[in-house]
Amino acid sequence: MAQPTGRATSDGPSPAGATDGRPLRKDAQRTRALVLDAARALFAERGIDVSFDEIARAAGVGVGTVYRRFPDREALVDALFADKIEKLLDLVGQASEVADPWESIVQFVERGTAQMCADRALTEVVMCASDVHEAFARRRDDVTAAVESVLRRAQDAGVVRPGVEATDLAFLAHMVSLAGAHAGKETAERYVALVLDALRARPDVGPLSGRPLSMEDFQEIVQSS
Amino acid sequence: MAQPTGRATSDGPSPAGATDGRPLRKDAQRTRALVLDAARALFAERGIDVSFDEIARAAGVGVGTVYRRFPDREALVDALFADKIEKLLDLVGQASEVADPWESIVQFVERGTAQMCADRALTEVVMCASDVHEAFARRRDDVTAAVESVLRRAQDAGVVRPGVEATDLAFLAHMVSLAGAHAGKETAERYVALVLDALRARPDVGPLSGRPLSMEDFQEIVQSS
Amino acid sequence: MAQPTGRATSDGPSPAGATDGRPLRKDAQRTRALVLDAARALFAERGIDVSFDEIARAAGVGVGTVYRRFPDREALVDALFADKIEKLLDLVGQASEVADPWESIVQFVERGTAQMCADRALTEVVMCASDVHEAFARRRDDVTAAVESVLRRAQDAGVVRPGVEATDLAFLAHMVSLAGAHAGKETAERYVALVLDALRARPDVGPLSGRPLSMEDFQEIVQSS
Amino acid sequence: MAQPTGRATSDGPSPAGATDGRPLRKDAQRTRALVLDAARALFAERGIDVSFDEIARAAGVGVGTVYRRFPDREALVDALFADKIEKLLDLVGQASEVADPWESIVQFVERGTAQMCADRALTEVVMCASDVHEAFARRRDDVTAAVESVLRRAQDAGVVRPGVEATDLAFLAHMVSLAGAHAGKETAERYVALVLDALRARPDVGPLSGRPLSMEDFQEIVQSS
DNA sequence: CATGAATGAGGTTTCATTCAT
DNA sequence: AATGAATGAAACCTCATTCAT
Repeated sequence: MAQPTGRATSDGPSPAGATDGRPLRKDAQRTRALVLDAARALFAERGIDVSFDEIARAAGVGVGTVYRRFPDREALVDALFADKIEKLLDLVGQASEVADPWESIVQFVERGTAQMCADRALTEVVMCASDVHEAFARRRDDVTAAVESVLRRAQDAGVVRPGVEATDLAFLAHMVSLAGAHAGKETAERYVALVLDALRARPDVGPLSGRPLSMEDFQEIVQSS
Repeated sequence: MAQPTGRATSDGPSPAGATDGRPLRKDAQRTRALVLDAARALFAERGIDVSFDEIARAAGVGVGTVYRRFPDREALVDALFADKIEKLLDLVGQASEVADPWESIVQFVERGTAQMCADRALTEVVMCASDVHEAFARRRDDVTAAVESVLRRAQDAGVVRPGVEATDLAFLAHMVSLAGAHAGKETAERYVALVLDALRARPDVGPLSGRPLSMEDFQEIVQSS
Repeated sequence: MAQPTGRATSDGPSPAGATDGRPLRKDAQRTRALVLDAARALFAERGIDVSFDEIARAAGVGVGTVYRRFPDREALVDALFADKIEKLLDLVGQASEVADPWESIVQFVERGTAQMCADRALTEVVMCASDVHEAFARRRDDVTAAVESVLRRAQDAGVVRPGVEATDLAFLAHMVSLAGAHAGKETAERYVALVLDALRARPDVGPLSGRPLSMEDFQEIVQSS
Repeated sequence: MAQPTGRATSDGPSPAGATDGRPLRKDAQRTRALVLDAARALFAERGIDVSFDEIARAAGVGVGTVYRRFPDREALVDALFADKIEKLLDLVGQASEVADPWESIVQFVERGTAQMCADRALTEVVMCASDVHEAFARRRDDVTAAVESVLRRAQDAGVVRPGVEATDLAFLAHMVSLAGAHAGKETAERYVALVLDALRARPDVGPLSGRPLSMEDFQEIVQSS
């Protein structure tokens, strides 16, 4: 990851979290970072239903300030998402640079789930951003595109079971993360192995049939956790 | 299932929902059914966090009435659960009577997920009843036992990938249900196929490794949806 | 006491608790007694704010039944009062039969407070009956009259501090009971002694001055506990 | 007393009711005063069991506001209590400065009861503050200490009946206040006279016997009104 | 801008009371 | 007569949200 953890916060795509063109004032940026960090910590610890008051308290600012930056919970989640999606992008980027097409899938699933397991809120947050900010939407589309390209490469190489789509990959990774977030790394690994086996092309199984998940359905599922 | 959906309510094990020996009065039974139906519908539609007020409104009764029958959310969920677990038991029972060991797994996964997909709350509810009522706990253990026996039989016959445990089956079924509940039957079928493939013994894959889910972890996962 | 404790209940003035002329049916009498006993016990144990539902449960009858007999809390308290006032009457009667006028005051205060200390609810209940039932009111007036006669006799004999009135006696007794109910018999005795000293005529103190309590004020005080 | 009743509110020890260092904002101070005044009035009129909703309504603010300032009833009572205990302290202080030991008792009883009679809630509140705030507890202990010293001085001078303890004084004053609160000043004076007579040492009466009230019992009694 | 005070709707729960069975 | 089911008002409390300071 390019972004060192420990910095106040990572301001991914739009460097200072501004909605319009101008970047935020320095102190405002700081405040924004404080709120994001507090929210991230609380979400990770207690799930997504933390009151704004509490976030404000944890961040050491007034509620009003939180509202000024994030008009509603969704906006806050979106902002957090900005973070996460950068990480994922990084990850997919790295995965796609792996020479071996199958290995590249393996890396994506392994690292993606590892990351999601580590932060319980991440599992709740990734892929859930509403499309309010085009910047975010674009980023998400980048991820999707990257996943799709990784997948296509693998399929062209004939190492992935035919019919597998990007949403399949995403959904299976999500489910593994769910298990891993509750039961720990070793269990995640159990299901990573299972999932990879299931995705791998085999001479004796035909293409995956049935209606694949739409991206929207997938987002719904993730949102409902 | 014997119980046609659409009837006012299904009175599974204790026909009139009475806690003590006596059955409820006729009118009380009707009210109870109204509440259960309303709760079922709302839970199915919006998850388990519906307010009692709203349930009462939907059922066309006063809040107090809901509280009279179901002192807390758990009691209500349990009551709904009574229904569901009977259905599941039925199902597992039928599955275990199938002669072919693999077919018996197939049936369990197919029918179990089909049922869960039909009702979004079912996915939230099955396996989550607190152990307050031993009756329920016993039933749940019955289901677990049945699943385990189906699984063991299949494993003895060598048709299931070695190392697979009951919680794996349960978790994968849950996962499929989640997808199916959001995206519909055909998507569920897609993942049923995938899951069955993943569970089936193959000459070229070794035993499933890594730490399996404990029953408790599984219940936690289901509870968090 | 004429009424042996342990009997279902004592039906003082109007032998069967009937509002109109006719006595209650046998079973109705039994029910009434059950309710009264339950109420008495619960009031004694937890104060006067017990729900009717709970009284009904303790009595082993339906709430409706309680309401049939006692339209509201006051009626119930009144009925209990019937009991108590009989006991008090007994007591004052016995006290007034004592030959020595001062001794007769002593007995009244000692026994009256002893009785009130024993039952925490009694302290809450005695003297609080609304005047709905003339029968009760009459009985209460009987007690008052008896107290007054005991007092007058003592005053005529010059053994009581001049100016002392019946409400003074009542109020001081109530006060002692309050202490005794919380701190036990021995503390009650401490204040009985103090009060008797304060009431006794002495050569060196003049008549009690200031406005005496009206009976109504006294009842208010007792009601507010 | 320095604090004229009738002012918006009296800010006893901590001038602006702030919990931490900083004083409350101006508008918040005003609101707090409104709530306190409303609470004081309602408590005085109807006892301590007034609903927060009603207090809010009377104060002309939202319920949430009341809760913001006073998280629970105790906090509210404590805040009122802060006021009262200061007044009492004042009073005891003044009483203890009186040269004549007996006169000093007289003053304490007379003024203490006078104050309590004026406000029905005061009778419920004084001495009942939980020990959550050491500040209050300390103040209460100050009062107790002062009473004890006044009493000891009187006893050393031989003007008080031997065996009388601080709790006796407190309890008797409380009872007088109860009477006075209901029946008015003149009746209070009647009982003040009686009580003082009872407490005064006399050649012809021995020491007060029996178990004295413990401070805890006394507090219980006061709490139960 | 930042603050945190104020608001009130909405959730939970209990109970007095009525009324169909 | 007895029952207990049903009701809804009312208390309690929390929070999302707005707005004066």
